[in-house]
Amino acid sequence: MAERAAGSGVQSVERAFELLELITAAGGEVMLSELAASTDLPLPTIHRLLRTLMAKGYIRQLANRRYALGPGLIRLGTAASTQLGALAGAQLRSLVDQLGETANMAVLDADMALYIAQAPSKHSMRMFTEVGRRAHTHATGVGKAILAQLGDDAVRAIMARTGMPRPTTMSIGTVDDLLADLARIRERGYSIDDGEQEIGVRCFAMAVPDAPTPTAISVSGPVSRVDDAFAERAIPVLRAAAHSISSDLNPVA
Amino acid sequence: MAERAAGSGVQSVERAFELLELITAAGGEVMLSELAASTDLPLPTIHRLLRTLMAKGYIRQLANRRYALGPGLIRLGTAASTQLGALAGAQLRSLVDQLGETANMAVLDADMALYIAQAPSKHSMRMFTEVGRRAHTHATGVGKAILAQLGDDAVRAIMARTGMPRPTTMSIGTVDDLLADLARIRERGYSIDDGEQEIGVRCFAMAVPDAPTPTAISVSGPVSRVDDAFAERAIPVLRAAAHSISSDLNPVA
DNA sequence: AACTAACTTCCACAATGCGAAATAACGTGG
DNA sequence: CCACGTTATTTCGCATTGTGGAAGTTAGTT
Repeated sequence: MAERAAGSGVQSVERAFELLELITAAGGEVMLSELAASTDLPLPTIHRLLRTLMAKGYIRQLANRRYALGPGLIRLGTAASTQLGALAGAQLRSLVDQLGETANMAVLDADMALYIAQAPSKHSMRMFTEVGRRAHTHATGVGKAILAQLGDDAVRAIMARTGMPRPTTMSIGTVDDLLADLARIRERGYSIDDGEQEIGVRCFAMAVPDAPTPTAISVSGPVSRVDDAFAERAIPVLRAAAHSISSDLNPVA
Repeated sequence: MAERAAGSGVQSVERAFELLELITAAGGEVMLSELAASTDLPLPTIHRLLRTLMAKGYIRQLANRRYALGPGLIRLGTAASTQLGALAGAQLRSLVDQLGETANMAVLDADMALYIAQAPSKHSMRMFTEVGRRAHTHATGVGKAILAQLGDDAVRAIMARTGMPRPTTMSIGTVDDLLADLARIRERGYSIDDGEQEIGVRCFAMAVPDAPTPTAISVSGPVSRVDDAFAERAIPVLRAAAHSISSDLNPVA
């Protein structure tokens, strides 16, 4: 095999995670020989790695001999999600302090926007999105900010897989309309959800630059408060928060 | 080192996951030397494994040189959660078909009950718990069924970490009351949430035997429908579903 | 029952991962 | 600002671990 550079990784660990990613990409369930075809690794090598993952519950073998992701990954995943949420918590609370409306952070996960952190506003009537909830990307501010970081082909593929349900009459319903909106978002530097997820609620969202996974933050509230004047105040503050989170995610200068 | 048995795992992969679990257990953030103390592995070995995990985003290094879980684990975790949810889906739908009330499945995750699957009933008024939502274990049927699988010391430790908020006046508020209820649950073989999470809602839940992580399923609805007669019908059906899911999770005879 | 496909185990071999030693970087107190 | 202790990172010789071809086993299909 190619000589491995000093300072590079541990091959077996890389291979193990490659298998986990392949199983995830395949919908969570595969045959060993499918993994062999995807990786060019020999069957005994794959088997040994899977056996290691099975022993600790990261992989399960189904009755039909196929391999599936195991529950051991759930706690790692939610711990990671909590960690990232905690990292952003201070920035989101600062957004709420400055703008007075609820702030959220979401990541792209399995083609959906996964909310991983929230700082609620003090208003009695406020947006409440549960951490852990997943929403369609095309119908949310954070979702569109996330999609705007991807290429059109990737966006088309995601829409093909998830469909484009319309929570409200304001929701975008076609891929072409979505791509046009994403172009505007890229030009403007932020996304707007104008009653697309919920009538009467407006949301401004922005991508977190250089996040290890597509990530966005947002502020949202009723249109009576989240108006154009609010937008003028919010955009610079949102941008600063996004960059601050980006710096926290990427501490190397 | 001890000679490794034939058919055992890949040491490097085991070590890598051990480190991930230790970081998770430590709250998601550690120093390299803390990992060394916990594992007795030499620093260069730990460093090489962490470097491998960092390269693919499963680990991040913070500005303070500590190591944290990375976003790469989130998609593995949610994919695993979805997989398990899909596995139970058929059984939960069968429960709904037979009993007419909403069925849920949850796993213990970071001291909370994480809902990973649901089959809603056809009633207009029905329980709706979002998949991905986490609830306190002491105040839900699935949570108490999960806790009943643990020892009293483990339960005390969890309650110490999470606290015991009382969503309703019916909620259990002390560890002693909880332990007493858990003893009854173990004896009876199922748990009951009688308005503890939400007034007017009753829930029957049962542990899934031999699940790789503490897991429980439940049926729930308004007390007007979920009465004692319902319980008599529900308990055997719930038990059968729990065992069926257990068999699906553990295909080896 | 026979055949085929897929999975699992064995084992000789050498490449990878190991870990002691050395070096580098960071934080703190004077 | 500097010295020092602590923590992290890199190097490299070595041998243990992981590799993968061959063979054996199991499950599904005809």
